[in-house]
This record gives sequence, structure tokens and C-alpha cells, in this order.
Amino acid sequence: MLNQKVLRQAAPLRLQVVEKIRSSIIEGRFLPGTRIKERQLIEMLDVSRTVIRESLRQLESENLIIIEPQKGPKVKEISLIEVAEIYQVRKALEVLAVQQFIQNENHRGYRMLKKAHEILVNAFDEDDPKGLYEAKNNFFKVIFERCGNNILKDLLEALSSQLWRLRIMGLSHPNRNPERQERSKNNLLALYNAITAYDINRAESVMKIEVDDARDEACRLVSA
Amino acid sequence: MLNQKVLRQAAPLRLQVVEKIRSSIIEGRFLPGTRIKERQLIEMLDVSRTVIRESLRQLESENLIIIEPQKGPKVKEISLIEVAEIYQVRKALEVLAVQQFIQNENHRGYRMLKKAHEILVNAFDEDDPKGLYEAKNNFFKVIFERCGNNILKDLLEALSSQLWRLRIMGLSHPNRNPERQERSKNNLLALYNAITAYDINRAESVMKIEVDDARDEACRLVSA
DNA sequence: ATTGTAGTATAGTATTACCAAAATATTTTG
DNA sequence: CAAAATATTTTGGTAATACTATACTACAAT
Repeated sequence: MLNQKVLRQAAPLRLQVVEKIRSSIIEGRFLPGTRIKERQLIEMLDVSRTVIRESLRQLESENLIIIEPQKGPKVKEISLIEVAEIYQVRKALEVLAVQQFIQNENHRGYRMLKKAHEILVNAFDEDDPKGLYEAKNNFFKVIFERCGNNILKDLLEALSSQLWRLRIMGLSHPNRNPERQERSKNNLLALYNAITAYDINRAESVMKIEVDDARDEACRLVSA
Repeated sequence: MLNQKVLRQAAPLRLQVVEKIRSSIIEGRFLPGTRIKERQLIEMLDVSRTVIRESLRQLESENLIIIEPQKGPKVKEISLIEVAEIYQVRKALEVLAVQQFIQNENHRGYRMLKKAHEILVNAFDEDDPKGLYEAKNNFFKVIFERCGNNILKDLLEALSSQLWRLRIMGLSHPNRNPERQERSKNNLLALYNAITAYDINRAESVMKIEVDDARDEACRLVSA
């Protein structure tokens, strides 16, 4: 059976360039507010200006950079207000995602979620903020990807990438809230239990609580 | 079709080009599935290739076109599944928007909504599908714009533009559902009453009904 | 008639060079 | 020192060119 697809050729250069720049922003190697000059990128990535410019337009519509006319692109800064707004939208969408995930009753999704849950539980026991963060993220990602609504999935991923920077801040932030850690742990485990019990209402309310907690933490970090 | 060339003025050329192409797609002058060739656009709009390409990248991330590697851009086709998915997301977001609109208690918003409502009532009495459609749209737009959450507003606008094409189809479609018209009228008036009465719960449930109705109608049109 | 191949045209991909206008940095001058 | 004038950088936009993947066509072979 031809279950393995033929290896597609390398993606267009511009996709690679977009990905490079995007990850640099998300991972905080370009700090918010930083001007990004075309020439700088040309030298760093060793591609032509055309490719760079096309890539920048795309990043702009992903809301990762803003391009001021005649002044050029800079890494978008996130205000406290915007963080709150994003989490408000996230709450509505994540609740929808978890509803759909449960209703779809997809075995594959449940298998993947089980695995993600196991990794998450392990991560809670170790003192590795980055690993824990990735485990959490992976857990949610399974829900988004297997909720059966691709539009929803794409929107949530776009929103996430706008917040990723904050989370990087959060990982290394000195005065993180240890209590939040514990709450988050309880929330996520409760969420998993609710999902496996097909209890939509409970999953919904737990999800709301977790997103609100995450928002409060994020706002605390931004204002600090 | 795109017979007017862009005016060479202030503001990046790119923005004008994006707007021209976008409206051509939304208004159905480029039909879904149509290949859009770079040279074609260059001749039609009389701008350089670079500008066209930058514009196309942006349209791509707005989900109005898809660019297949080594094949080029084509107007995105909307499947029945996607229509359902979009409306599902819309429902969640529009409910949130109307909640926020009421909670914000913004006088300016209420004034604008009153005006939009008056126009809408007039439009219901006349037999002008296009005018009615615009009035409806304007009514919702006020809610989105004055809900106090810009992220939410942008997302809803992006989703709307993906559906606009269907509605254009709907306006001229021979076997439209006249009963739907009546339902829609009742829904919107009920929504307005709920909002002016600051009744969030009622507004929420009416909004859900209206969005579901709209979805059913849209699906009917696509599958026809 | 179907399959396969070769050649050609077309269109996307990417680089480079160039110009104008705006923004920024630097120098000169009061 | 501050303001004006100048120089430099940077973006916005155009154009010419080479290269490659894809699509189209025609022609041949079985």
C-alpha cells in the first residue's frame, strides 16, 4: 500500500524565509518594537530582496510585524489591552474546539490526547519550565487539530503565535507565580478527565477557567 | 473586469492593488477556481511584478486565494464543509461580540446601531435584495466595530469576506427561500430589541438562531 | 486508440541593478 | 547648544534577465 507519499521537493524559498523570520520573532530573537531592515535580513538569510519583501507582507498579515509606510517593518508590540482581547477570543474559540473534539468522538484524537496527557503528567513532575510549556502546548494542539474544524484550528494557531512571545518571557521571568503552576496543573488534569468522560459542560467550564488564568498570568507579565 | 487602473497616489501602491484584487474576488468578478496569472494582473493594473507578487502573498494569508507551489495563485473555492466550519466559528464569535457590545454600554455604539436599525427596517419594506443585504451587513458591522475588541472585529471581518462571494450568489439565485427572508427579518428585529433592552441572554440566543439560519441558507446555495 | 516521448510555450521563482522619495543621521552654521 | 543644511540610509517601485517546473502539442510506437 502506498501509504507513504512521495517526498515533495523543497518548498519555495519564500516559505522557508517566512518560517525563519517568524520563528525568530516568536522565540524572541527579535524583540517587540525592533525595526527589521530589509538589508539586514538579506545578509542574514542570503536571499534576494524580492523574496524578503514578499515574506514581510505575509508576516504583516499574520500580525507578527507591522509595516509603517515609508518607514518599514518592525516587530509588533503587544499591549495589555490586546492581550486581554486575544484571550477573550481564545476563550470562545477554545471552548468551541473542546466541544467539537468531544462530540466528534474521534478515536484517533483520543489516542493522541492520551499520549499528550501522559507527557504532560511527566512534565509536571520535573522542574523544566520549557519542557512543561511545550507539553502544555502540545496538549492543546491535539485538541485544536482533532476538533474537526480546520478554520478553527488555523485561527487558534494564529492567535497562539501572537502570544508565544509572552510565554517565552514568562518562562524566564523571575517572579512567576508558583501558585499559578499548581492551578494550571489541576485545570489541565480536570480538563482531560472531563474530555475522557465525554462531559462537555464540565470540559467547557474548566477550559474557561484555564484560559482566564492564563490571561491573568500573561497580563501580569506584560505589565511587569 | 478590473478595467480601471490604479491611481498612482499617496499610500503604498500595494494596498491599492490588494484592495482592487480583493474586491474583484469578493464581488465575484474572479470566479472561484480561476487561475490568476501575474502577467494578467500586471497588464490590468499597470504596476510592476514585485507589487503584484507582494499583494498576492497578502491575499493568500487572507484565505482568498491559494498559491500552489510552482503553479501559481487561484481563487480559492469554498466547499460545503468549509462553509459550515466558518459559520460555526462565526456563531461563537458573533455571540461574543454582541455580549461585549451590550456590556460595554457605549452610547456611540447604540446611536450607530439605532441608525443602522432604521435603515434596515426601511430595506425590509423595499424589494431590493442588494440594498437589504447591505443594510443587514451594516447592522452587524456596527456590532463588530463597537464591541470594544479589535482582534474580534478583525477576525469577523476576515471571515465575512470569505463568505461574501456566497452571498453575492445568494442575491441573484433564482430559488432563494422567501421564508428565510421573513425569519431573518424577525431575527434581526428581535436581536435589536434584545440589545436595546440590555438582555444579553436573549441577544445571544437570537444571534445563534440567525447565524444558523444564515448557514443553512449558505449551504443550500453552495450545494445547489 | 492508447501510451509514451520530445519539443515548445508558458508561467512561476529568484536574482540583480536601478531610480525616486522619504526618513534618518551627520555636519555645518548661527 | 540649537537649528538648518547636507549626506546617507532605507523603503517603495520598476525593469531586465536567467532558470525551472508545469502544461500543451504533436508525433511516433505498439
